[in-house]
Amino acid sequence: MSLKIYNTLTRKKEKFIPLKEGEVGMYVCGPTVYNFIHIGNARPFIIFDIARRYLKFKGYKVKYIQNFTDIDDKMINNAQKLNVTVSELAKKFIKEYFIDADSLNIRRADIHPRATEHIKEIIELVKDLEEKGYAYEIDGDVFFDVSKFKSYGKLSGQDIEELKLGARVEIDERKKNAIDFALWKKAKSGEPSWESPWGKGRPGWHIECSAMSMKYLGKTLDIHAGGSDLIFPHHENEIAQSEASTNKPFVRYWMHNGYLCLNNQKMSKSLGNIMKVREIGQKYKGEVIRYFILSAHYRNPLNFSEDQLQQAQNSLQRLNNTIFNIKHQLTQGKFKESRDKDDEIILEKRKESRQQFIEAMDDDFNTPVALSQLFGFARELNIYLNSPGLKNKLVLEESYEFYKEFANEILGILKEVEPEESFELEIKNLIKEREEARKVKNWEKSDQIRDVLREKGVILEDTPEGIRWKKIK
RNA sequence: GGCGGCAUCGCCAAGUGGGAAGGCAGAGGACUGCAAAUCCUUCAUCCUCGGUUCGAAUCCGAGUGCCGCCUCCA
Repeated sequence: MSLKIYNTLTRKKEKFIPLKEGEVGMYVCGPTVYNFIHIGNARPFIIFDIARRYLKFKGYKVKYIQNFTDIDDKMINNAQKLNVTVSELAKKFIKEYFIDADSLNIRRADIHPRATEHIKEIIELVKDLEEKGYAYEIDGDVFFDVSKFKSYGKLSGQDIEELKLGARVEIDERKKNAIDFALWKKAKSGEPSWESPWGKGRPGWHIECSAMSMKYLGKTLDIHAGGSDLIFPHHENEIAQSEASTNKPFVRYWMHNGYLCLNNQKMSKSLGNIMKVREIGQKYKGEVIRYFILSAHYRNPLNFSEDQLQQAQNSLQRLNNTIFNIKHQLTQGKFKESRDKDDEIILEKRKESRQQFIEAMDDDFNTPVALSQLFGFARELNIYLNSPGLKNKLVLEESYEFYKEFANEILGILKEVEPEESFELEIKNLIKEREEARKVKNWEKSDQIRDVLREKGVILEDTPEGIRWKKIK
């Protein structure tokens, strides 16, 4: 079985073959740190976090890079508005980004490079492009000459001539072609700037990704990922800059996720129809948000609504119940040695679900189908767990392992429950009290205790093997 | 104007030539002192029209509706 990835460049699913056997270099376009991230920003971070985890599962050694854009117009404008320096603004929102990312179980990249910490590499690259004749300077600004790069438009399927006609860009009359883009921008007064061969200035937007990705991953990356809105012009321009400089393919597999919409419109800061991760997090756990994101294939559009989150929460609850129930049986401490037909069925079913989960993920990270395997196995397992008699320990452990590996390690949608000693003691005492009441069929008292515990966020479940309790929220 | 995407049960969502997955919600039932959890049963011929085919949600053509990129945007 082999992994297939949809490549935007070829518009086909392709077998994934990294440049170096067993190793993957992956770069994901990160946030511009001028504000809190919204759920639409979070989609690629979650999706590609999972792609990365899955690649690791497949045995690849993955080097994962996600940048922070910490210098551009939005940074400058927002810093002015808030009356802080650009660097202070960046510092704050990088911190906020990590708070949000952590809440969503998004693992840290191996490196989180920042544009302002790679000015030297950026200048080198621009200089190289200028020397090779792909770039030209006009009065402190440096532009990329698109007409010199023959395959411009190959990623987005755009034709240079059409682009020129349709250019909505403010035409800078000094540029050779309307669609030439800035590699280096001359400093305006009051803006942060760096010394360069062209005078004081700052990098253009596209150049940082080329410079930083190649610095950490080499001239050819295995995977470069981001939202579909980056295909043009951002990634198109990255290809032009990088390949013009190195004369080597810049990226083997381009991955782009579909938009997250609100009321069927793309969620974006400029439209103002955004839901910040921080806001949603007040009401829903990160695992729920992740589940919601995974419920659709990453390339399809996904519409955000509170109703959807509620559905995600309910769905996830079902999985959590099953996992909780396995754990409960495991802590009972009594098992049978033998393995009969029912045990074998579970082990067989586990094997099947495992295989199908992998098949789904191999098919361009088809998480909705992968999720369905978690549910399919849960049904079989619930039947087993509810059947009378002792259970086989190995079967329970293997089943638990299945969810730990797939739901937790790869998808990251499992909730970690941390015990609180004092709280548990109080609960245990109440449960004991209720058991006494139940023995003498004092239903009134036992129901009352159950209600009290519910108030405290504890659900009691009477099972043939004894009381099972769990915390909610 | 150029390029691209989407339309499948009340809601969400897979499936791209031969069984319409899965989840949520709903209905009925079982289990339970009552619950909870769980299980069982039930719940769609796939936007429209035409075509290709023994056979199409899936391919082709026309149409309708929605969305995106071409300007900052994940």
